[in-house]
Amino acid sequence: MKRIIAPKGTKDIFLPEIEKWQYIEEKIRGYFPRFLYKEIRTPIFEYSELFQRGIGTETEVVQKEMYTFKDKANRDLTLRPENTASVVRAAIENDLFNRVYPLRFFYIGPMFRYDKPQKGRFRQFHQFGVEVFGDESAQVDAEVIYSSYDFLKEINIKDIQLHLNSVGCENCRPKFLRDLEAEAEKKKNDLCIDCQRKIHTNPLRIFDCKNLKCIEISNDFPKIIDYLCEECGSHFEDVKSTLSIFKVKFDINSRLVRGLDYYTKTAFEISSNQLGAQDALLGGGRYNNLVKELGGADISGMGFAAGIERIILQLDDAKSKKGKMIFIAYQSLPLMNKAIQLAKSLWDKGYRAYVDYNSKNLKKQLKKANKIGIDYTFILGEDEIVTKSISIKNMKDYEQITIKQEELDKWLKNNI
RNA sequence: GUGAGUGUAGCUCAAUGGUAGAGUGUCGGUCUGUGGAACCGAAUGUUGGGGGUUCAAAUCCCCUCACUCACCCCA
Repeated sequence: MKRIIAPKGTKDIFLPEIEKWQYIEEKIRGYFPRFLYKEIRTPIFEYSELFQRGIGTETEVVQKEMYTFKDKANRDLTLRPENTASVVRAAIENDLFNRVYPLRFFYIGPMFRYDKPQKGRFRQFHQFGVEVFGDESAQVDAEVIYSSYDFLKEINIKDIQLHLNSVGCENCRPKFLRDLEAEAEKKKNDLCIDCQRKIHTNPLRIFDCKNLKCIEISNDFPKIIDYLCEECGSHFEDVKSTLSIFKVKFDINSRLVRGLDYYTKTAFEISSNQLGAQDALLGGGRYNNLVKELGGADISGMGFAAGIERIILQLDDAKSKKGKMIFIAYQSLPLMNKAIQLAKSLWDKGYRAYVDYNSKNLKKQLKKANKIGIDYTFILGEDEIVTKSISIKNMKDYEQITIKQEELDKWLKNNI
């Protein structure tokens, strides 16, 4: 019979790695509420139109990478490729803009993109991120950037760089785009085929190209920084100066362009040089028109999304601070029932205990306990039953003591 | 979507075109009230799948599938 395996680009997460997942999820839930973010959970699929309108029909994500399907009532649905559009939709639909203050949300969950898998890239992957609505200040941009940067340091991620840029707004970007397009058109024949195509569809993304020739040519192209209108320019200056208050180091990268269409003004990315080709740990920026675009009021947005798989690639082994484990061993089969009773009483009190029902002798059980990594083994033998006691063996240092059964609670309290 | 590399035991990997192996893990024993060692023994494979060349294919050729990395794109 043919073996069924997990679909391409998906994976099962279990033993040692799952501890890192639990660790990072705990940290996220512990960290972001500091800034008064509240968790939000949105559906894993949405109407396809949400992403088409939200992310932009010209984007690579929408054109090539979405898991789109029809349900039985012929609804056009898509597995979410990112979470910002959903959060905005949820906020509009539930009128959260008038009900929740401050308008700050964080999320954790799976996203789906039909990409070819490679290091740090999966078809089902996980992101966490934050969204702030209705705050147009440059200071909040800096705070969001700071929190993302500081969070990575909090969980001990090393060798990270913060790249910063401004992509302008509807007032200054068009002029820039026109000049850029004109300039690119002049050099058209020297650009790669992909970039030639982008000239008229999305010229900003020429800056994304990794082709050395294209990089060289586009270095002489107009830079958005030089085109920023007064408002965008001073906003950008304020972001930078506030970042210095937060003592965050950054570099200005005029080539930085976010892949989704909704970004305005501030754009940023944190990358790591310990990763492979997919080196962006997180990215985000300001999106002042998305809420309106999706049918809401004229409310601004600012946020970021981080790739959990990529962070985990860089995470040191999480030290699990779980409770200690107890193995209950019986000397001979007739005593197994006593072991079960003892185990039940431990479980009832919330301790982690294990009985092996399949071992005939004590030796086997100790061997198994050792393999599991047990901390203490309780031994029940004829002697212990007669004297109403329990022998407790410390599996780490070989020490063994015998205590009276009525002393057990006290021992547990002191040692587990 | 494009390209390159790799598929052999649960895991890590050997095997000039000539009997499919080792280490490790698993199970049992030496050892019936005491685990990390040692020694002895056992089980496990359609060599990813299909086709072809050959007296003979894990090995060469073709197709296909999967995984990995890179391009692309992005978190």
